[in-house]
Amino acid sequence: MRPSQIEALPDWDGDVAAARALQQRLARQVELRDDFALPLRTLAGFDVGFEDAGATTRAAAVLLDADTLQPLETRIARIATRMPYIPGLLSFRELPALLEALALLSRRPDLVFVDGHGIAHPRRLGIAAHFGVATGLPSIGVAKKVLVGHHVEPGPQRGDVAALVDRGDIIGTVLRSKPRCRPLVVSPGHRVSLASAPGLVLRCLTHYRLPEPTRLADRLASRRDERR
DNA sequence: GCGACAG
DNA sequence: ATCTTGTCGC
Repeated sequence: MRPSQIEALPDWDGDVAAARALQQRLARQVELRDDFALPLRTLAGFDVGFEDAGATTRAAAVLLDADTLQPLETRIARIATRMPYIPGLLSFRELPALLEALALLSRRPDLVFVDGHGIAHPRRLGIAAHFGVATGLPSIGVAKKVLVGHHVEPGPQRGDVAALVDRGDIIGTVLRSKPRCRPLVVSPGHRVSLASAPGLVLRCLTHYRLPEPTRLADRLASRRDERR
């Protein structure tokens, strides 16, 4: 188990500039070369939802068999919300709960899919990248909307892609995961390359817009009947 | 100054 | 993200 960054997640004190500066430092620790177990045995999906009008943050973690894509384990963590949503600083708000959910899993997955961006972020440290650096785990970000960057419309077929570019950098891939559906924004988080990320997401797709890890976590994180 | 802005 | 039912389309 790789060491986690001791200063990767300080307490929120309202200092936006300080948080951005920390992101720039942490971004340097992101590894964009493929460095995960092959063959992949287990995958995990993570997502966050809110209860009590936002007072409680709920994180869902789902461990899946990498071959069958069947869920092996499901966990939910709840903590008091510590920070408001601020575009670009999402990870500081949601990561605490995600780390709790990860700790509830019986084993560390070979690869993690997080709902949100990896390096497709203003300072190249979206929640999937932050999660990866904080835990040392290989990760990929799967977002439903662009945060930063531009791209042309990908083709209509499942698997069609377009590069997401920001300030001259290719920071992710816009992927049509299902015909007639808005494409997903895929970007590496940590220990995964820009070129490999789309393929890894593709192999997790069945007949839904979202890849199984994220889809299952999404469902758990936002189900009303799961609230209490 | 005017938009854009993950979840 | 969340508040919320039905409804149009494949």
